[in-house]
Amino acid sequence: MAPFLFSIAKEPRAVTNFSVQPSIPDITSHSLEELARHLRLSVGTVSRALNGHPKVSPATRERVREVARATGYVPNPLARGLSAGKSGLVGILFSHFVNSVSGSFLIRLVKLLEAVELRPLIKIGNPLAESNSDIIKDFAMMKVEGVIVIGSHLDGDTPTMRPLTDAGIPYASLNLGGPPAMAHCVQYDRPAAERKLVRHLLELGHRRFALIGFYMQSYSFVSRMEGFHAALADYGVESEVEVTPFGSLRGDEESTFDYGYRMARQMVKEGLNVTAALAGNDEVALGAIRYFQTHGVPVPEAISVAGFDNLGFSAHTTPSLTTIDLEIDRTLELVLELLMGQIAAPQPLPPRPILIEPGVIFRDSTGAVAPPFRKRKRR
Amino acid sequence: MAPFLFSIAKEPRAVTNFSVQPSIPDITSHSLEELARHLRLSVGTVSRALNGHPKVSPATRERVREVARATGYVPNPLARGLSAGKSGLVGILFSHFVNSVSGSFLIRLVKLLEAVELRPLIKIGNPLAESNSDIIKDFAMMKVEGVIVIGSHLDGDTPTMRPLTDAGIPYASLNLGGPPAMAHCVQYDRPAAERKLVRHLLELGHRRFALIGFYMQSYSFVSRMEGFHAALADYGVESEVEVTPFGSLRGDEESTFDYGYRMARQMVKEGLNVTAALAGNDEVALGAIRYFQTHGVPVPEAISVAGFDNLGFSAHTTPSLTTIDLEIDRTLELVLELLMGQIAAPQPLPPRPILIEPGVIFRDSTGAVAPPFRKRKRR
DNA sequence: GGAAAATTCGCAAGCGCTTGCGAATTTGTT
DNA sequence: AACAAATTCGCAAGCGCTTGCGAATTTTCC
Repeated sequence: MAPFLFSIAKEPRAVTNFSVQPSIPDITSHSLEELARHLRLSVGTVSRALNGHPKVSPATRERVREVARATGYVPNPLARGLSAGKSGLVGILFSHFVNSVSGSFLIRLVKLLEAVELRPLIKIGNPLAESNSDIIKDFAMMKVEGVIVIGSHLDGDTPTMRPLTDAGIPYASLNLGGPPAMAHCVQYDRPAAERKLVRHLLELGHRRFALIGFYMQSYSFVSRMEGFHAALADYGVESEVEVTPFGSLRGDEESTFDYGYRMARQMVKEGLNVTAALAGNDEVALGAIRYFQTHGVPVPEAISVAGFDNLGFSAHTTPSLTTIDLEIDRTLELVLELLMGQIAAPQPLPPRPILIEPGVIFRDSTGAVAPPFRKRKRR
Repeated sequence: MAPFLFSIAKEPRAVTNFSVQPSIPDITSHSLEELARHLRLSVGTVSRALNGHPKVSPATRERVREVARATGYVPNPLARGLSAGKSGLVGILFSHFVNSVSGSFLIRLVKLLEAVELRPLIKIGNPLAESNSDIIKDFAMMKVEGVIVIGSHLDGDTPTMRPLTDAGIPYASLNLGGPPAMAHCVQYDRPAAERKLVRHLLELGHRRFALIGFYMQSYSFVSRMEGFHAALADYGVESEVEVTPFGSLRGDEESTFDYGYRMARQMVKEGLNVTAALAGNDEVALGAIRYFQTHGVPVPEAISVAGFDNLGFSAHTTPSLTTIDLEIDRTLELVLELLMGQIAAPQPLPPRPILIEPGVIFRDSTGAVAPPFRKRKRR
């Protein structure tokens, strides 16, 4: 892999035409009837064997499955769905703000589903909508075997999930934005995460905080404040600490890079005297850092900044970002597990919310308060 | 939205239980038969009206559709699929390396499909695999109405698409990594893009280039070299220019941030004397920039760096990244258009590849070569 | 060998929709 | 009013699979 001098390619760009392929995979699969004839069994028995009915002996069940596998038989999902109300499909209602993480959510989820031989039927919902009942309805019609909701509904996923329970459709949700719900969901213990983060900052000597990029009515804000408060109590420093929120009172502001940038500008303009800024997510944090850096407020020397999300990117920024890690992979696995449990269960399970305590990743965007304590900001 | 002093929330974290919902959306939709009864028409006629058969008068066709819309009738996709071999599904074979962009590809595509009332059936393929015939087979079994391939197969998407044409399944592909193919696909004119970029750098005075993070056998490398060469010819500077590739001879190295970082380190270690580095993609470029910045090689003062992709992020890094914009949205629309055209066509259309010439976005990571021409790098 | 238990068979109905056909009905034309 | 053309109707078959039932067959056990 040593570098080598390169002679510039001169050949004209080739247009590859279809080459003749030796083996064309046969795309049409045979039917149950054929399989049965081949096995010298009746269609009914074969069907029952495939579906693991108790009335068929273990011996033939295995034999049937064996041959099915060997001949590459796969039941027609549509027919199966029509007839038995099973489709091998699981609906994924993705109702989260689109950012750099959200896409990988989907990809990972699709991969996980592949492993359990389920097909994803993806719909993009609206996080701001009351409920996404149209989508749920479509799922029901497609006879999905379950539904996964990746949701950041401000009021929780309850309205979305209610129709699911009513229809007896197994579901599991990843509650990304709303308050904890008594549902089959996985959610983050935001207060706990915040508490860890703030304890760290307190130890570094910070006493004056800004909160940026929050929708103030949202659970995500309230919950993090709760954690904040807990940390202050841990150290008994409530009276020394000042906290100023630079947030929004409207729910429709996206938590973007630009938003963080603007909030930081506002902070600087107002000459806000803080040593640490806690952002609603990584994008906001990075936007703020960008503004600070380009306007004479070095991070973390003059101000420490922390995010929330741990985007793939945040480890590689300058400075790298202290943030809270959502551990997407593990979380999604839990969600799927929750769903599979319900699908397998003979009767509806009682809701069992799972709380995940996210870890805090300390990186370079947070540091100790400098000895002269408050470095005067230029401008 | 002015900041305000905040009193820390003390209420305990509330667990919202399912509140009683006033309106439970009815999930079970009525059948064709009901619709027919309601319309005082026969099932056959209604079905034909809905599907736009010629034998039904325009008047009743409209009436039927009107009532169907009003009552919220949606035909059962499974039954329809079983009976007519149509499922309203389109298979999406996503066979691209996963990075920060790839996810948004999916989300955008799903949204586009929603607009034309098609459901996506997503499968993640392997860009390194010969063909993804298993997946294609599954698509065929699900009676998809078409397939969209988002592919970065090094050898083009041909092997994947061949079975599709054989099976008469409409498809359209976004060829992200392979050589141009005579297929229904959209692809980028990489040489043209590279040419624009390099012309720009030549004008800025650059004469010594490094290429980082390429798989040297790949079309993406070869094609970009072609554009490189064209730019040199444009200015007649072939003889003055030196170009050193820092790439890989293995196809399985991912084009990641870390990879760019390592390549940059290698460049510096070897004391490579260049003023501009062209990266295989944005992540690699940003990784390289990070290394340079943290090791005494200011960007763009000592070295200009350009990417390829235009991640959402690249506008917001420090420095912001000069890169080539893939215009995902427009491109995906074209792909879908291509597919819809085929679905609508009574008989197979001849392949019509569409070439997109991506634009170059000049930002802060590239600049003029400094007057002392070569700034001595530390270390 | 014979009765009970366990399997398997055949058959039929059904999932909700499409499609083709001849017959019945409506509409338009002269 | 008579006839042709255009619609619509009813009916039936079928898409590939599931499911329930009584009957036929095989296995198991004493």
